Amino acid sequence: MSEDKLTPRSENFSEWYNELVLKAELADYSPVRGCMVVRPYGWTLWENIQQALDRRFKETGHVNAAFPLLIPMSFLEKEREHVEGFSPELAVVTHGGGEKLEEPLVVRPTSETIIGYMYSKWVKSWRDLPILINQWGNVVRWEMRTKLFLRTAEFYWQEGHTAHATEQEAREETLRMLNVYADFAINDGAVPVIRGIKSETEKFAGAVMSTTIEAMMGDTKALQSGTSHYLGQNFAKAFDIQFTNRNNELEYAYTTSWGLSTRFIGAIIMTHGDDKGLILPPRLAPIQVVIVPIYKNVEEKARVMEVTERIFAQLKDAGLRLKVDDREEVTPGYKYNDWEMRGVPLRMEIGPKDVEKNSVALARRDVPGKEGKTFVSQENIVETVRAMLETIQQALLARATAFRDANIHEPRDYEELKQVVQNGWAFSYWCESRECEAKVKEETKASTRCIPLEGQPSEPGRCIVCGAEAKRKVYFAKSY
RNA sequence: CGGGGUGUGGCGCAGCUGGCUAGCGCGCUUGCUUUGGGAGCAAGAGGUCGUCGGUUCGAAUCCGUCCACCCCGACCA
Repeated sequence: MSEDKLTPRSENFSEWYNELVLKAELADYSPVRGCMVVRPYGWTLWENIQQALDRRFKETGHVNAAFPLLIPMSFLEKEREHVEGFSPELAVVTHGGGEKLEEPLVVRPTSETIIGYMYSKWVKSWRDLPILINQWGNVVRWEMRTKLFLRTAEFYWQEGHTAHATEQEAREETLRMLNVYADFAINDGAVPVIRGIKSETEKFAGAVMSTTIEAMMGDTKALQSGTSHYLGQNFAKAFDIQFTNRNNELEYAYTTSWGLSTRFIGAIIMTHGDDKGLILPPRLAPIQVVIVPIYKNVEEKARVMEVTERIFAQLKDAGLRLKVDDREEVTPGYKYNDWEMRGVPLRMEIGPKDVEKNSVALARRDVPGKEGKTFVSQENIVETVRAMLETIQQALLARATAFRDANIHEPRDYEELKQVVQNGWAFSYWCESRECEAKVKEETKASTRCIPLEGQPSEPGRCIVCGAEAKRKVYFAKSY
C-alpha cells in the first residue's frame, strides 16, 4: 500500500523515483542483482504500450516473429564493432545438461546476429525483400549500475529487424520507424521527444547511423527513449545476406533495426510524476478512471451503489478502462491518496449528495486539490469523461513540452554552455569532431544527445567549443 | 571497480561511550464505532538484531571478515 509520503522530487529526484516505482507497485527488486520484477500494474502499463506500438508496426507492414534467447558466441564476433560494443556486458552460458558446452552461448543482448543468420537463409532474390519482422522479447545486458526500468540487467522490449534491396529503402525504413516512435511517445505517452541523429561515439555498435527520440525528464536530464538504426551492409556482410538483384547481380542487403524498451515506463514516470506519485497519460493508463463510492450507512450505500453500478456499466460499455474501489476497510480520503500514488488520471466520487443532485465529482490527477475537482451531471457521463481524459492527455503533453522548452538554452559561448548543462540542455553549433564532444563530456558530464532533424539553422555557424565552422547544431545534456 | 551510506517483526525507525524481559510508529488479525482528503477505541499475533568469527562473566551494541542493497562517479537502451 501507499501509506507513506514520497521523498519530494525537488529534494532527491533519484530517491523520489525509486520510492514511487515501489509504492505505485510498478516493479520490485529481484533476488538477482540488477534484475527487476515487473508487477501486474507495471506490466499492464507495458501491455498498453505494446498495443499502441504493435498497432503502428502492423500498419506499416511489419509482422511479428520470435527468435531464440540463446545465441552462439561466435555470432557476436562476426561484426567487429558489434562485439566490441557488447562483449563487456554479455551473460554467457557455459554449461547445459550438466555438460560443458563445446561453444558458449550468450544470452541475447540484442538479436541482430541471430536474425542476420536466419535472413541469410531466407533471402535469395530481390523478390524476397523487404523482410519486415519485429519481435517482442527480453534481452540481458550485464550493466554495472542499474535502476528499475531505466537500466536493468534484463529488460523487455521490441526489436524490429528489416532487410531491404536498396540503401534508400533501408534509410527510409529507419526514419519511418523513428517517426512511429515519436508519434507514439508524443500522442500516447504525452512525452515530447526530439528526433535526431546520434553522433559517431553515441551510435549503436555496428550501425552506420543511429537515430533517437530524446526526452527531457523532470530533473532536466535527457533520456534516449527509443532508437532506430540504419545498419547499411555491415550485418549483411557479416552474415552473408546476399540476393540476386534485377540485373542478375549478387548484392548484399541493407538492414535496419529499431527498439523501444520498458525504459519508456521510466520516461513516463519521470516526465509526468509529481510529489503525490505517478501521473499516467490516459491513453496508456491501466486504469483510466477510478470510481470511489461514498456512504455512511447501509441505506446510503444501497442508493450510492445503484448509481455507481449504472455509471460503471455505461463507461465500461464505452470501452473505458476503469475500476470501482469498493473497499470497506479504508476511508475515501485514503483511497484518493492511494490512486493518486498510482497515477490514475481521473477519479470519480459518487456520494449521497450526488445521488440527490444527479451529479458526480470528477478529480483530475494532473491538477491537484480543489482546483482539479468539478461536479458534473450524470447525464452524458460517457462523453464528459471521454472529453476530460482527452483534456488531461493534452494538458500533460503541453506541460511537459513547456517544461522542456523552458530548459533548453542556446548558450553564447563555451563558458555559458558549461553553466546551462548543469541544469538543462544546450542547443549549440558543433563541428562534429570527437575532440570537442569529448571535451564537453570531460568538463561538464554532458554528452551530445542528438543532432535534431528539425530546427536546424539555414546558415552555418561556429562550433561552441573550438570555434571552427559548423554546419549543424546539436543538443548537449546530462543523460540517463 | 573507487567514494559514501544502510542492514533490528511485513514497512519505516529508536536502541547513547558495553547490561536487565529488544522498544516505537505504521501495517496485519478480531470486535465495536466510523466513511465527501490518508478514521477512533479495545484486545491480539508477529523478531536466529544481514553473515561468519573475535574480545568479554555477558554483544543488537566493541573489533575484524564477508554478503546484500541504496546513493555519488567510470560503461550503456
